[in-house]
This record gives sequence, C-alpha cells and structure tokens, in this order.
Amino acid sequence: MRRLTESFYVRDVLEVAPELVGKILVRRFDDGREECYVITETEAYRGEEDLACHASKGRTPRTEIMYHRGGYVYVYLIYGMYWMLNVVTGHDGHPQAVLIRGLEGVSGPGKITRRLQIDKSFYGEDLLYSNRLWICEPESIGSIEIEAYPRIGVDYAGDYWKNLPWRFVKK
DNA sequence: TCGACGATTGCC
DNA sequence: GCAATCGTCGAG
Repeated sequence: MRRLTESFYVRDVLEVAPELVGKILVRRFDDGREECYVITETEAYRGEEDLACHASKGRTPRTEIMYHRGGYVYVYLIYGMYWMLNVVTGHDGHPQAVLIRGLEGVSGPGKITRRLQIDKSFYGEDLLYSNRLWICEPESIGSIEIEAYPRIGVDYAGDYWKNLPWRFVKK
C-alpha cells in the first residue's frame, strides 16, 4: 500500500478530515507484527478561533505540535486515562488537527489507542517517516460515502462551534 | 504550588 | 447516572 505523503496532510483540516475516512491506519509493533485498520470516523479541529480546539488557548507545550506542518501526530491524555490520537494538518503556523474517532472494528477514540498501544511517546511522531505508525491509501479505489455530524463532547465551546458538522463518518 | 476540568469509557 | 484518574493550564 502507498503511504500518504506530505501534500496530503498540508491542506486545510476541513479537506483532510473527511478524506482520512476510508484510509488505512497501519501500526507496526516492536515484534515486527503489523496491523491495518480502515479509518471510519474523524473530527476536525481548526485554528485558535475554534473554541473546541485545544489551540484556542494559544501555543503551549501541549499544543505546540499542532502549529507544525501537517503529517505529525498529536497525542494527549483525557480524563486521566485515555490517550487521543490526532493527525496534524495544514501549513506551518496554522494549528489544526484531526481526531481519529473510529476504526473498522474499533469504535471510540480511547479504545483505538488502547488497541494500538499508542501513548504519550507518539507525541510528535512523523507519519511520513515513522516505522511504527503511518497511514496508507487503500488498494481498492472505490468511492466512499461519508456523512457529516456535529463533534462529540464539545458543549463547552458554545452553540456555534459545537454545532458545526465537523465530524465525518463512513456510511 | 493548588485546584478545576476534560475531544471517554464502562459499570451501577 | 456517575466514578475513575492525572496532565494541563490558569489563578494566586
């Protein structure tokens, strides 16, 4: 399978997030074993003006990676027990990321990182060159149907930002 | 330094 | 309905 390259990730998150649905997430473990999963659900977080995006609080040690060019991994801990897997998108200086919410056979962002053994050590991982995590174009080039819904768990962001249809689900 | 809170999950 | 559990960030 062909690995996605820089030009795929260095675009606006609203282009990348829906296109990641249907792509193949590959995890290579220390013992050399590889597991592939079809991405089924994503969410877009876009810039400092997006009150649901962590970057809305500005540049901090945690959000730093989101300010880099697309293709890096942003991982953070939520509720003290779940790691969230995100893909940085866009150009340098424009904080954006896509939360990977679902894989085929794995429903829920916390379950994804538990299944794939992804933790803080993946913060800043480069999907373009990593030998333990990357994303590929699927072999079959069939068209994929996608539906858009509001993002989950962001009520704190206020009516406008919480209602935007920035969650993308494979039909 | 301290305390409130969270892009979730699973059990009561 | 709600507890688990801890890094992050803003307040003091």
